[in-house]
Amino acid sequence: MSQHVSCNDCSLSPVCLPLAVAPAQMDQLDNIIRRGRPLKRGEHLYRASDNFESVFAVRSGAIKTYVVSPDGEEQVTGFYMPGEVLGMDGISTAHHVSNAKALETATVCEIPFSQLENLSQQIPTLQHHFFSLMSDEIRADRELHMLLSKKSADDRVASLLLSMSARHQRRGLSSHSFRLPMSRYDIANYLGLAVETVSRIFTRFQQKGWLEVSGRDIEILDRASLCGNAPDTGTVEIQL
Amino acid sequence: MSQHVSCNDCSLSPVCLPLAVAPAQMDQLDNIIRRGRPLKRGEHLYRASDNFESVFAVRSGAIKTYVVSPDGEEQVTGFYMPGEVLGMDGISTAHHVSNAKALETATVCEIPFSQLENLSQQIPTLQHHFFSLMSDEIRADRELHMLLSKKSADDRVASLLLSMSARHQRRGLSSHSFRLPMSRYDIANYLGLAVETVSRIFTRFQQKGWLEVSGRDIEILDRASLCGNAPDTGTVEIQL
DNA sequence: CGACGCGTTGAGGTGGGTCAAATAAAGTGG
DNA sequence: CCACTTTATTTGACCCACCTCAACGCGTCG
Repeated sequence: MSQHVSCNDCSLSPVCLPLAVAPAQMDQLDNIIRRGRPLKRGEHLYRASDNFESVFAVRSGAIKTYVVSPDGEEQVTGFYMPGEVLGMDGISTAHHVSNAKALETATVCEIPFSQLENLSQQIPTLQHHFFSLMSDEIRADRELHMLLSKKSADDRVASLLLSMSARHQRRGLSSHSFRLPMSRYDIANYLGLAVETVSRIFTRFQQKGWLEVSGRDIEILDRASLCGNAPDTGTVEIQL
Repeated sequence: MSQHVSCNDCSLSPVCLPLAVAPAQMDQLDNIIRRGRPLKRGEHLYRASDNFESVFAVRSGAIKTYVVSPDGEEQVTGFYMPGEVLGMDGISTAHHVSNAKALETATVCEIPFSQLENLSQQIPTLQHHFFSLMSDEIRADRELHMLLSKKSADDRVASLLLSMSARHQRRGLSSHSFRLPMSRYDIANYLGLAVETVSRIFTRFQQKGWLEVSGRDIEILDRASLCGNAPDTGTVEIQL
């Protein structure tokens, strides 16, 4: 079993880290990356208070991140799909500040951060790409800020669906038909809504003929109407 | 008029960029930093769609950042106080994605980003510090996410006050008595509330004896009760 | 089969929004 | 420094989007 797939052979390389590295230097990046065993659904990739040592790129499956407040309530802070990088919020604290849990069977590439920093000293484009990745995350959070503070429940759900659609498309998959990796509970929690509200909105969107919903399987029938709900035109890029 | 204050002489250096740079290399950092003329209240430091060339450290005064959605509504995304760095959300796009506007007369240090990247290649601690800064921003956004998605209006306002208090303290100023640089409108917008709600909460907190409020002047009388409202215990660090 | 997790649906309550209007504060031109 | 406009802030009355509570259907797994 070739758990050691090189970045060169990985179908995600155009949307993942390697896009910042010239072929000649690919081996250097490849050498510091660790490919671990697959995570089973529900397994943790890391937990808050674990030492921060690495960031992770999702290879397959899906991961959710969440924080738990002192009074024990959970806040889902993001969903990470193949080609996306997570764990960057722990850099400044030496320990992770959130938890990361597999939503379904998932494989990840582990990138030891101190080695990545070293490599970034040698490969300026890699340094720049990492700054960009973090910048993207900040920008996505700004979008989310507006979504949570100004938009209706309908807008929030529409926006999430369009985001998932865009991220599928980025990987070369269908943008109109896909399966959500997360539960209604996670969606609601992430968007600051009650589960019941999310469920009702799904049925309403379906009644309006905008979606075909069957459990977690989604088919987008009328993207324009969904966009009308979501603030962002066309290229919704909420990276969450 | 010595608009060119060196980082060495700046009272903010322990909380700003220089903390990551050894004295021997301070000059290199100092040389790439540009000190501009002061901004007047209401003036823009940059606007969305301006080319992204620099990040900025606030030297005095206060700056707010905001985005404007396609349908014209404004979302305040952050408040930046002396010693804090803003503009990092533009790195990946080559243009700024938000607007930055002075809330009161303010001076900033401009740090051309490409030169900062070059310097980071030579000074590993500087590279690390910048990663940390961005990581902090992401972490703060996570906190804000929970605030907006799970917490009551009271909690949100309390949390903002405690955050402002903590940031004053970090600069060696009073943590219990300070002046808010932003309007009620900005607070409400940032926290996803109506102005009226914010105003009512201020009066209510005052009635309970938790605060002394006079316009934008705040005195914190009962921190414990405020913390009880805000989820975060003690060291509230919401960096926003 | 029974139990548990997940999703949906209905009925009813409320935190915080909206609208309206008064008051205070800040700017502006003379 | 004053009258005058504009912009903040506060307060009150009313209402609605979304939450809560409760019940039910449906897989699936021991």
